[in-house]
Amino acid sequence: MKKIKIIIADDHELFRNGLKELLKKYNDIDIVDCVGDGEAFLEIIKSTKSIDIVLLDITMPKMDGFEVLNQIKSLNTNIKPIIISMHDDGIYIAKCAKNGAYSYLLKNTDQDELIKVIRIVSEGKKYFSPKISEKMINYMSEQTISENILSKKEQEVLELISKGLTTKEIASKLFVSSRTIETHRANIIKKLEVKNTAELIKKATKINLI
Amino acid sequence: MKKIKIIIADDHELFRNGLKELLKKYNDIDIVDCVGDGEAFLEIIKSTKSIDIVLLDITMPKMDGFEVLNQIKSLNTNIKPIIISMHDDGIYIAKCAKNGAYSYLLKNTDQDELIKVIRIVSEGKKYFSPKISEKMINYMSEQTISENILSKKEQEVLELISKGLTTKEIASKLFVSSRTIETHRANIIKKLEVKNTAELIKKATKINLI
DNA sequence: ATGTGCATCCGTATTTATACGGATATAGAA
DNA sequence: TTCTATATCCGTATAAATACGGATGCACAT
Repeated sequence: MKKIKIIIADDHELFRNGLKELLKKYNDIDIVDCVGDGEAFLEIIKSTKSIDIVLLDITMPKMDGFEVLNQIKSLNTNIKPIIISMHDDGIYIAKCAKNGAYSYLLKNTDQDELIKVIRIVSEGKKYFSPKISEKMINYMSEQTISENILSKKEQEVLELISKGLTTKEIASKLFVSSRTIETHRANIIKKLEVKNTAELIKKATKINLI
Repeated sequence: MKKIKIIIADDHELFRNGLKELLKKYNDIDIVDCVGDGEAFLEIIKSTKSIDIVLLDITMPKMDGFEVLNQIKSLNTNIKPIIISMHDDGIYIAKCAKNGAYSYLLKNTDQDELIKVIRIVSEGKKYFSPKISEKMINYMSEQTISENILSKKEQEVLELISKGLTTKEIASKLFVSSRTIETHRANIIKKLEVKNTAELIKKATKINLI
C-alpha cells in the first residue's frame, strides 16, 4: 500500500512534534519531514520529490504560509497544501483558498477530522468544512457594502473606463460630449477619494463596483 | 411555535409547486407565496413583511437571481436567500456567495438536506456544503494561474501604478529615469494584452497580480 | 560561447487625463 | 415650494500616458 507522504511546516516546535507523533500511528501516513519556516520547506521540496501533502501554518518566520502557497503554485509540483491555522478570520481563509490551499483547518480541529481531511486531500480533492466556508463567505459578502456612492451614469462610465475605453470613446458610445465624460471621471475620482484612474480601478474592484 | 416563513421564486411551475407540496408537510415551515420571476418577488416583499427565507432560482425571466440578491441587500430586509440552482459552476456559486446568499443548493439536493439547510439558515447562519464549497474554491483558485508573466521589476512597477503613483513618482522612488518606467509600463501593458492603464489594473486585479 | 530575456537608457510626437472654474435644466426630496 | 443632487455642457492649461523606434550591458541557460 502506498503511504501518503507528508511534510509539516509550523514554527511552533511543540505543535509540530506533537502532530508528528499523533500522525505516526496511522499506517497510511508517512511524515517525511518537519520544518519551522517557509524557506526551509521550500529547500526540502526542491530536493525531495513526490511529497503528497504539506500541513502548513500561516504565521511563520522568514516566509509565511501565503508566500509558500504562491511558491508551490509556481513550482508546478503536485504537493497539496492543507492550512492548519489558529486564525479563523474570513480574510485568511479566502486568501488561502484563492492561493491554492486544498483545505483549511483550525488548530483545535480534532484528530478524526484531520485524518479525514488528509485522506480526502490525498486523493486530489479539496475540502472546506461548512464552518470554515461560512466564515469565508461572510467575509466575501461583507466586501460588497459600498454601493450607492456613484450615480447610475457614473457607474456606467466607470464600467466603460474599466473596459479600457477612452473618454472620447465613452462619450460617443453614450451620445454625449466628451466634456461630460470628463466631468464624470473627475467626480468619480473625487467620490472614491483616489488620485487617478489606476488607483480608481483598483479601489473600484476592491469595493466591488466593477 | 413560530413558523419559518418562506417564499419560493422559480420560473418552473412544476418545480415551484412540487417544492411547495413537499414543504407543506413540515409543521415549522410556512410557504407564504410562490412566484415565477424576480420582479414579482420584489413586489411581494415590498408589501409583505417578516419573510424569513426565499428559495431563489438563478435563471428567471425579467429579473434573475443575482439581481434579486442585490436588491435584497439594498432593501435592508432580513430575508435570507437560499439559492436553489441547477448549475454547479464555481462562478455561479462564488457570485451568489458574494452577493449575500445564505446557502446554495442544487436542484437534485435531497429533501432532508433542504430541510436541514432551511432550519440552519432560519437561525441566521450561512451554510455551504463541502461539495459546493469545493466547486467555488476550485473556481477561485483557477483565477490565479497567471503569475510569472511579469518580471520582478515590472511587478514592482505595476504595484506602484496601482497605488496611484505617476510614472515620475515611481521613477524617483526606484531611482531610475522616468523613461525606464515608461518602457516598463508599455511592456506590462503589452504583456497583459490591454489597451491602457485602466484596463490594465482591472485585468491585473482579476488575475491576482496585485 | 552564444543567445535570450531583462533592466536600463534616450528622443519625439500625439493622445489622454487631470485641474481649474464655471453654467443650466430637471427631477426628486424635504 | 425650495433645496439638492444629477446630467449635461463649455474653455483653457498642464501633466501624464502612449506609440513610435532605437541602444547597451549583464546574467543565466544552452
